[in-house]
Amino acid sequence: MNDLLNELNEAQRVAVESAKGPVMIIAGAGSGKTRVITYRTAYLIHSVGASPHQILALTFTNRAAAEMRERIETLLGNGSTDGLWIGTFHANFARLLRQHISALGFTSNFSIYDAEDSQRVMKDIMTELGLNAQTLSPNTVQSKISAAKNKFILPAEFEQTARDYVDEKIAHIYRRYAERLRKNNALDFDDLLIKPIELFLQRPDILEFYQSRFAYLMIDEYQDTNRAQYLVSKMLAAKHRNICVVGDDAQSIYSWRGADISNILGFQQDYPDAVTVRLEENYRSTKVILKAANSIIKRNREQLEKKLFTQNETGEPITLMVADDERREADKISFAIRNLKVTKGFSNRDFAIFYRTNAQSRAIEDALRANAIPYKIFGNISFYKRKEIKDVVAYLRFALNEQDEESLLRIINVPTRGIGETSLDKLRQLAASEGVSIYDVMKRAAMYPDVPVRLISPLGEFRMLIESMQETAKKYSAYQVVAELYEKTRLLELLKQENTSEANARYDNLQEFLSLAKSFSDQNEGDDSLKTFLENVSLVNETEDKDESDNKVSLMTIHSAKGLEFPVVFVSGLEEKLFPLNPDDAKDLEEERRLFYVAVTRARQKLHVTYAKSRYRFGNLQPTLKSRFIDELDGDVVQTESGQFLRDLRAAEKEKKRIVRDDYSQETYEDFSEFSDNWKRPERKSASPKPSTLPTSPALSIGMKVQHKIFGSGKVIALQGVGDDAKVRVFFKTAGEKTLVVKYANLTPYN
DNA sequence: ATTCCCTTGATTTTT
DNA sequence: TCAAGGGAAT
Repeated sequence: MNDLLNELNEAQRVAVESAKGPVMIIAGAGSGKTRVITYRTAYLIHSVGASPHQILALTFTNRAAAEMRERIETLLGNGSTDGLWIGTFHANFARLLRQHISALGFTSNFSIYDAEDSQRVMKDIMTELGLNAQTLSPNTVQSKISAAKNKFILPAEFEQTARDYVDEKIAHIYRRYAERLRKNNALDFDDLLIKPIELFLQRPDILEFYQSRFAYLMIDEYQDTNRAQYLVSKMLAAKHRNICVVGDDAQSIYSWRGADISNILGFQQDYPDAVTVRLEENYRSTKVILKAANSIIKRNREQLEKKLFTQNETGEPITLMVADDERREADKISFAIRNLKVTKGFSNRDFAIFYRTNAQSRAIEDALRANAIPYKIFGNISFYKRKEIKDVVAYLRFALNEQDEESLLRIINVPTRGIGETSLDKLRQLAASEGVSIYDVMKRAAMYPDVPVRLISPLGEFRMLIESMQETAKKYSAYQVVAELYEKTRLLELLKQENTSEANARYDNLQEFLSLAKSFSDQNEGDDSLKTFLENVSLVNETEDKDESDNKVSLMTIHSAKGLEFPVVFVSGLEEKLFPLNPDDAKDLEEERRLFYVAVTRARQKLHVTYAKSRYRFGNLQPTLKSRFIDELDGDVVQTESGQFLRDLRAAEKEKKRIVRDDYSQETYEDFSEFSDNWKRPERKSASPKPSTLPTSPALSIGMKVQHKIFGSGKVIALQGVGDDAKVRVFFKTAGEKTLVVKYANLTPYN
């Protein structure tokens, strides 16, 4: 162990050796955070004498958990992590709930609903309540309910605090939603975090058990925890107070998902005796890249003090690339990659291209393909979100959990069995009037005279299929169950018959799922049960194997880049309203800035920042504005393609402005003026080429009363943007606040 | 009951 | 631009 400690720097060593009491490790980008966590765990086991099963390590991603487990095993030997609870909040608490959830009126075979499943339930409830999806969008409902759950606000409290019409409706939906999930014996993603809290509140004995057991608590990415996660970790740590949180407030990028940065900012208040360790030496990047990173993050107000430094070499300047449009931008990136491969000997796997929104990947993909550069996309539309896969999963879920009506409804007519909307309504009504579940009615279909005769046989077959799968699940592996399902439903044959490209893709996906089940069953001989398999499917939907062996360029959103590093990085789309996506909101802006910080600090040796002067948006080519983030970069370390430093260009621009004053006729394409000028200029620019778009929208002003086709009457509370892009925020009496695109909203002013 | 076409409407990030 | 949902046709 002493040898291990010698591999650490001073701060890292302090972090590792602070085994007892509350500890906060502020780990700057590239400062060896993972190394510290793994060494600390090894230290706990090896030197402090903790048993692995006394340690609970919570991570944000499965990837991080897997990496840590692997590295601990490397340090301490195979099998050393047996009994160690290391994984995401969701995975660990799902495991805990499987043990104890009967205390909350669920059974241990509960289903886990993803966001899509839960939105289906909400939509269904809205229909039941006669709520128009037009006035109240299911998206809003879902995000509000989820936000409430993340803050551990239960339906009762939500109802009490509901102020306006919309919130009252949502409160109503929330209550029903909770009831429905209970009836279905299902938990959604947020429940995995808040049910443990409810459990602990109701059953102090169970809390006490885990408090005693988990003598050591470690939480990674603490800046991205939400209130529920905060509460549950506080509860668990209350007894031993050996809580170690690791994070970097500068890399907090999930506030939109309920992450609460004050968790990390307030750790000292929660634990006044906490030891704080700052890891500020960066081992990843060049001095140039760190200088750029520091110049970005210093613009943010709310942050813990820290300053990254490195002993690495100075490195290449950052290259700023400007293109006419997104296709040219993608071309330039491709060209740069080809060039670097030839001149500097990089290979494909050394490159990563980041973008703010998934939609941007398209142009880049096209260009890479055209240039014969192999690539892979991370965090793509998840395999498990595909319809055919969700159908199969619904079968498996239902076989395990007959209460799961959501899944039942999904598969009842897959493949088609002639049980359509009308038949289903019949069954539903019957179930309601008899006070039993739909599946109960289906099971005893023949006994109900109201069930149409032609349904009897398909219902019987369905039932036999489910029962047979249940039998198989009891005795054999998950793979066997999936295989049986395929065989009996003839899903694959049916798709093969269709023989369209779409059907073939589905066919492949189903095959892929089968092999997944196979490899799961082969690899988990100890527990290859359907139940465990399904849990994996629900919580570990990372199909992205970061397989080092395939030598490809990586494409991903910046969010999914967190925790990774690449020798050469391209950050694309540095344009106002794209990155930062919503520059008007100060709070969002700080988070976008942190996102940019994350992007920049992924690079080891060479960074490129790119933007396009125009980009297709909403179907038409629109001029763009260079992102303010470019102006915020330290001019000493950024070069244009022609090799000029930004610092010099900015000075020249300033000088020119002083002489020419208001004459913008000589304006060059490359605009390196300071942000304040840059920001004001668009209206001048866009006013002359496209005046026609403005008159089409009625002149709106704040305070004006307007009429909307669907939402009725409302009052304008804010305006933003110009031309086709102009948006208006309106408060409607019945629908609450809405942001509408003026061009499409068709608002009629009235008095 | 299913399929296909057309309209509509919405544009972020995802454990 | 493009995806999804609704409605009409078969």
